[in-house]
Amino acid sequence: MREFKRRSRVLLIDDNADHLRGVKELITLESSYEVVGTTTSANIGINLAKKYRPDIILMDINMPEKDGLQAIQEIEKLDMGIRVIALSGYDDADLIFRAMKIGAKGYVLKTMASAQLIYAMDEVAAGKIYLPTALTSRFFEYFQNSFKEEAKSSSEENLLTYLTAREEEVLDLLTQGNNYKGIAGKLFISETTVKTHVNNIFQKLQVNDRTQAVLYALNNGFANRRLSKIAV
Amino acid sequence: MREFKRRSRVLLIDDNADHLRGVKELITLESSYEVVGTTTSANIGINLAKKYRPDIILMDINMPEKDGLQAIQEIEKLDMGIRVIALSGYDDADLIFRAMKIGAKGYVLKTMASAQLIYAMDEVAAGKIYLPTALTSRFFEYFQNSFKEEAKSSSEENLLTYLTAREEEVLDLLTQGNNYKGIAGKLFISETTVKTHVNNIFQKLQVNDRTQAVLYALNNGFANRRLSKIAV
DNA sequence: CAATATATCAATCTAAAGATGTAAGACAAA
DNA sequence: TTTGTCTTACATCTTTAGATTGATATATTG
Repeated sequence: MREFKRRSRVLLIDDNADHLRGVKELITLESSYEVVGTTTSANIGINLAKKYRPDIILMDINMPEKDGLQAIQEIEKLDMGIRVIALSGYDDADLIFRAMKIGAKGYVLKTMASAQLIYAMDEVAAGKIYLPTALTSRFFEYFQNSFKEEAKSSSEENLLTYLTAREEEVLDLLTQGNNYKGIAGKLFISETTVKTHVNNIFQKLQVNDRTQAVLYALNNGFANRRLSKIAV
Repeated sequence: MREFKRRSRVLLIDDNADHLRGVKELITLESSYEVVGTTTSANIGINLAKKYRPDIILMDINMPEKDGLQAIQEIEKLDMGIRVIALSGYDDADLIFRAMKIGAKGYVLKTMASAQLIYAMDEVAAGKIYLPTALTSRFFEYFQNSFKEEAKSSSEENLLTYLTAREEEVLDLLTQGNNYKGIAGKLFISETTVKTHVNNIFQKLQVNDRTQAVLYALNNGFANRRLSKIAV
């Protein structure tokens, strides 16, 4: 398979010159990859990416000077279809999560066997997203944890359930920034009726004003635009 | 390894009786697992889970009557440490995402080889979270997509950047549901000063009232409580 | 049928929010 | 030094929001 395809062009970014050399030699041995550039600086790497338009970038994300994650983000913003694989010394769940969140197509530990890196590159070159099994497990633990709080707060007595259908409509319009007049116009009812509904909503949600009502709605899984708490 | 451990107790929930039988036979052949119950009903399954406290539940999530995802959620809420593996006929990214989000420890396609299911059970029984590689790739595509919009909207001109430090403080307190008096008290400044800040914030964010300001802040990555757009 | 919940509307009043203009002191940059 | 920005503050005025009470019509349900 791989033999028939054009060789994938690879750019290496790693502040550790020794490791950089090692990876370069490793990849050069592979017939399906071609190293088009190497650099120990994230900033230079971004410029090389613009210049050479590689298919894949192997990016060390544990660089003391510039943050590798930030570099990935900048490369993703270029929107040039460059696929970045994060290289890291740590199997830290938070790091893995953040790397995948900003668009890394893979995450490989430096301590992993070189065959693992080549496999990841093969998968990513084929358009897939690849994470080693062990890291996937880590990722999901972190991922599920970030939803646990939310699950709890939504399993607590959710005051939103006490709202009538009409009140939900009104609240929905409130969460879009409408005032009384706007809501009345959209629901084809009088402004005073809207006031009645809004006051009933305040009572049921135990809040004092519309801002608090909107915040309650958004933080407790109100249907329209459900937002999940995932810190960056 | 596995031989020395106590057999893991498994509960099977699948509305398809034939498939249920097949999986049961398959698992019964494995020395490390013991089927403690089977049912074609999600509701009965939840009750069996409470009663028998299995280590693992294999849950079909493509049931017409009751939603398997909802059943998983209810089991997770029990917080009994029961590990649920989702069984599905579809490798739909949204389904996979939702299953993992609500706490499934694995997701296996019914069309996959039985060895794959056993492997998933081994991993999950060992405390890990397991997704077949192909499904992991699917999951991440969906996952990264859900953050793309956010990345764009935050790379677009973000009006929040025009706020001064003090204005950010005021906006922060606004996003917590404070009124003028509350903000003035917390910042040790007069209420009229708060009004000035708030009015300036409105001008800069191009909104008409505090609710719209709060919504703008929350939807554009305001630091305090960053919310990400991931629909359930 | 009677009781209850919901949706509609109005009047009235107070409090809060918002718009606008002005201005003084602090501080940093040109 | 001057210029500009930021923070503070006040006065004034208009509008909106919110609380309260009461009333009617319509389903729904026991």
